[in-house]
Amino acid sequence: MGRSPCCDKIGVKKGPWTPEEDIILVTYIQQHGPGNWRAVPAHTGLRRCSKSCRLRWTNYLRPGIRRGNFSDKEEKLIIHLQALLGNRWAAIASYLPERTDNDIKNYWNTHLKKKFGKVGEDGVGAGAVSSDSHQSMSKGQWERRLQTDIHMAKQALREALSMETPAFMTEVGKQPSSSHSGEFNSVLTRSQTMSSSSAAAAAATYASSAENISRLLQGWMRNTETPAPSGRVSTTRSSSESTQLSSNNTPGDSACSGGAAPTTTAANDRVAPGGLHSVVRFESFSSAPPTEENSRRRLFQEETKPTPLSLLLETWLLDAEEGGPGPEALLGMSLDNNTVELF
DNA sequence: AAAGAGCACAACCGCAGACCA
DNA sequence: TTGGTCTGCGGTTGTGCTCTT
Repeated sequence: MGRSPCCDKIGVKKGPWTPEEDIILVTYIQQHGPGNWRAVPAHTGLRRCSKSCRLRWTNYLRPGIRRGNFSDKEEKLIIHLQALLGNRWAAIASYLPERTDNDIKNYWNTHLKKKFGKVGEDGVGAGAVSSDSHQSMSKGQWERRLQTDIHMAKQALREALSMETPAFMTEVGKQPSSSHSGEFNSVLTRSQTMSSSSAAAAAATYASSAENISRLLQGWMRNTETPAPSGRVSTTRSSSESTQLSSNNTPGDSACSGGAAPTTTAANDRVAPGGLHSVVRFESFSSAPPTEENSRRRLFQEETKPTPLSLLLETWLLDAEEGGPGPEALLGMSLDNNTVELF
């Protein structure tokens, strides 16, 4: 069937997002929740494609995102998951709750592909093979293939985790209810339910993300209050500014996991204007009126949708972290009961 | 100091599948 | 069942920044 373009190309702006656009988008999503992206440009007046809005939100503005500085554990996990799953970045991203698929993809392409790219190119990526070819196999064949895949998954993940369990895994593992519900939900859940140090860490992750937007907005507000002589706040924000905003949380963010903005230290001391403050209070999602229930549900649903296989693996991971039945239990699972519905 | 090369990453493009009337 | 719409995903591109010569 023919596809209509997601938006008419006329009058649609491209290129880097300006702080003004970010504010508009964040404000709209804060009020209506993500989803129904088609309506976003129409309702906000943004001259952006709906896809662009969604991408901007999911890859940059969404709370709980950590950017830059992949840790060794994350890198190792990515390498193994890529070998296992192929270039299924969304699936890989589901195991790195604070990372976006785009981020992981970029990291792979720029950092890891040279070192490990041959693995994927040789078609060793088991997941890619299994998912594409199972239809042509008999049930018995692809079940055996699945068994092999699961075995590979076990090995890969065990190897990846043999170094040290990533903090987020441990945290998630302590929160069974949040293990499948995506980062936003898990962040909210954690910030609401966790206690003591782990709660503080989780809250820091969440808060730092909100702070990113807050600082971004604050910086913009300040600049609009006192326009720079160069007229920097224009629809064609300089790329360097864009980069600065985009990378505020990148360098050395190991302590801020989501990134403080070293260049906006002064802004940190500012008290955001009331309305602006509310913009970045994403907790308000949880107290939104019932009419927004669907939007919020969609938000949580779309954040992370692990495949059934990933659910199995995740279950195994979490069980292993808690001293559970161990990886062998995964193989012991009934294919009929659990894995036939994988695809 | 300047120019070119390479790198990093945000954003765009197009396809595929889910959903709905 | 069919066709239109929306969303997710992976590949690719564009551009600014950093490094090297």
